[in-house]
Amino acid sequence: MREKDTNKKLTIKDVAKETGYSVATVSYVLNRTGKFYSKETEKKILDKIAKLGYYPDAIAKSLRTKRTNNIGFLVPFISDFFAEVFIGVQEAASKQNYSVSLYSSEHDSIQEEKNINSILSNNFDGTIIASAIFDEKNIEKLIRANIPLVNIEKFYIKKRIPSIFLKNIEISKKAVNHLINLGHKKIGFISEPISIGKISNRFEGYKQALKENGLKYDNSYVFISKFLEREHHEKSYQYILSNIKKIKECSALFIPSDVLAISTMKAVFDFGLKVPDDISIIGFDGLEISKFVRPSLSTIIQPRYEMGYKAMEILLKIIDGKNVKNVELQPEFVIRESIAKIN
Amino acid sequence: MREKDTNKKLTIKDVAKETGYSVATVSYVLNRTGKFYSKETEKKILDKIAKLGYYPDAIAKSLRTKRTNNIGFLVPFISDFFAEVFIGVQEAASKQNYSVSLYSSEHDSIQEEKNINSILSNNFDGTIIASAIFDEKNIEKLIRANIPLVNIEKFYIKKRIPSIFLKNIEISKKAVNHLINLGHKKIGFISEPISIGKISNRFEGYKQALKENGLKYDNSYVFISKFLEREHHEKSYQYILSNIKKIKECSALFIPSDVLAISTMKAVFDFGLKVPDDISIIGFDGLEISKFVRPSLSTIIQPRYEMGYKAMEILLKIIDGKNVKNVELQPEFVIRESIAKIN
DNA sequence: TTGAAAGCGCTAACAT
DNA sequence: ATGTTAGCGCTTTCAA
Repeated sequence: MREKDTNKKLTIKDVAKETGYSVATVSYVLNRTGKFYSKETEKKILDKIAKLGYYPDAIAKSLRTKRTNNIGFLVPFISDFFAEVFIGVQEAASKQNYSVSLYSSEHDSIQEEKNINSILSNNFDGTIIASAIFDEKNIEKLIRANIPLVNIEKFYIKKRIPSIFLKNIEISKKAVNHLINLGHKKIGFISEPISIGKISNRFEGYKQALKENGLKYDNSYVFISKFLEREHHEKSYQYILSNIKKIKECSALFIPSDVLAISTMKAVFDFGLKVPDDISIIGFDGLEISKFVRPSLSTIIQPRYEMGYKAMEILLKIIDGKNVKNVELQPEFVIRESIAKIN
Repeated sequence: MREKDTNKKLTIKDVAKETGYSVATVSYVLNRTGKFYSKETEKKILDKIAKLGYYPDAIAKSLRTKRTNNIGFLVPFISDFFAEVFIGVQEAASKQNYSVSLYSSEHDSIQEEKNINSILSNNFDGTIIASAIFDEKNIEKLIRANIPLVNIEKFYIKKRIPSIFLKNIEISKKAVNHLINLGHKKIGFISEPISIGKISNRFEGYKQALKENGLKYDNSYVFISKFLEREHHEKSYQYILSNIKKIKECSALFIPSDVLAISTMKAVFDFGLKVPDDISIIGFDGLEISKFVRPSLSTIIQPRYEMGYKAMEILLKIIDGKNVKNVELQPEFVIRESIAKIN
């Protein structure tokens, strides 16, 4: 055994030569087929592999098998939210010996296209798409390539892609109802443009709650802006401050994003209002931080880990050629310090 | 032109057949060598490729060229902090047509090993390691495989891996000096165990500041615990509360992590202390959120994006066989509402 | 139980 | 300017 031979990568051929067996046999034991070799052979080969520090070349293997055991996870940007979804994806994947590569488009269509091309070229066995803003063309590409796909919280009406949904309407209604029960009548809605992602359903829940309680929908309490688009604290803060005169007419705010809700709390406070005494606020997402701001933020907890885990499970089924159904997950409304009875 | 032929993936052979050229010529124009073909040929082939929707198989290409144009980015867990580092990495990579795959070990040594094996097997052209807690064995594996490596804020004394450093000692000293100048004498230090990552230098800066100002180092003001390990709000919060009696003897706290500092602010507040009136707090990292908690958190801003960007630049140089030096980046101390003169 | 060899899709050396 | 072909490291069929 030489100590130094570091420069050249070992191949299955080297292992064959060293053990005296053929590459075929080495391949068999490598893949633990359990067939075509004796216990003794197995041990000899495995020992040698360990001694040599050989590991198979996944690239060559993929070229041959047409499977990469790699899946892509596509997000519009990286955030605490997607981070936890990713963890769920990764753990489910890991159990079945898949790796997952994270691709973030950073809200940039060029980056997005690069990512899609990379996924395609690298023959991922499947891809999970998390509420990304897609150029429809990119989705088309993926579909045309016939690569197994799962969506998280994204709705393609025309194409049938299996999806993870949340009961957005229902839970939003519940939250707004709670506000109404506390006596609030002027309830604002603040959000990024509703065309993006799943916001439209949350908006729908908001409107339904008003309606069912006989409150009239007032457009001047709805604040929707492109400035609020990317979970960006500073921009959101500025937007809130510059619209504060209208916003402060509301006694409560339903804001379908924790990041945005936290920025709003700060802006409102800096303007001189107290939460919840002067204005109640409900967020959405259930990020860790929502519990540790002051006052702690009432919010709707999305089962982020589970969303990722389930998505991966479904994807694996599709890869195995099984039938799958959409999965609907239940979010949870938690009441904390940021809301109070109207005074 | 048939419309439906979606089921089978096209190869360079198909393009050759369709255009009447050889696979070699197609390959040449595909790789834009600029040589071995006429403008006319180029156009014909490119047009056909677009029409067919052909894209090359990166796997096959890699097997041949021994380059994947893929790099791995290894983190101990996903957080806001690493997210922004990742963005820097990705943007630098993207410019040179590299993709980056994110691997998170989630503080789990089995997951970590899986990740390393995946990186090795997939022949990444290089890997960036962000202050991960590594089983030394895993690092060894990477080094033995001779894969280009760059560290971010991690120190391997024995192995020479090019690194991105921050002036941790200096900036920590500056922050603590500021506290001392405000009249604070009992300054606490709260942190995860210092063996992890770069914390030891921050601790060093803390101690130096005390020493240089003639304050004696008091072990009972130092709170180091495994409970504070994973940027975990809830656990940190609980730890702070259960040590509050000792902690509240301090008039100021230097906490080398924003997440931990924010949890501390909340715990301290819930106990009935006011920040900064009763106790001043300085964090570390400069996360977006630090500006939007109440009171806004004084902190040390790490140039996260730049750290990632630079790391990737260095990695690219190594891949190209160039010489590289370590890069030292300058963090910034920002004073916000969470600190005040002692009263 | 083992081995020989074809072939996955591509690049690049070599021939024309 | 274009074409032929070996071979990257592996799996798997077929033969022994």
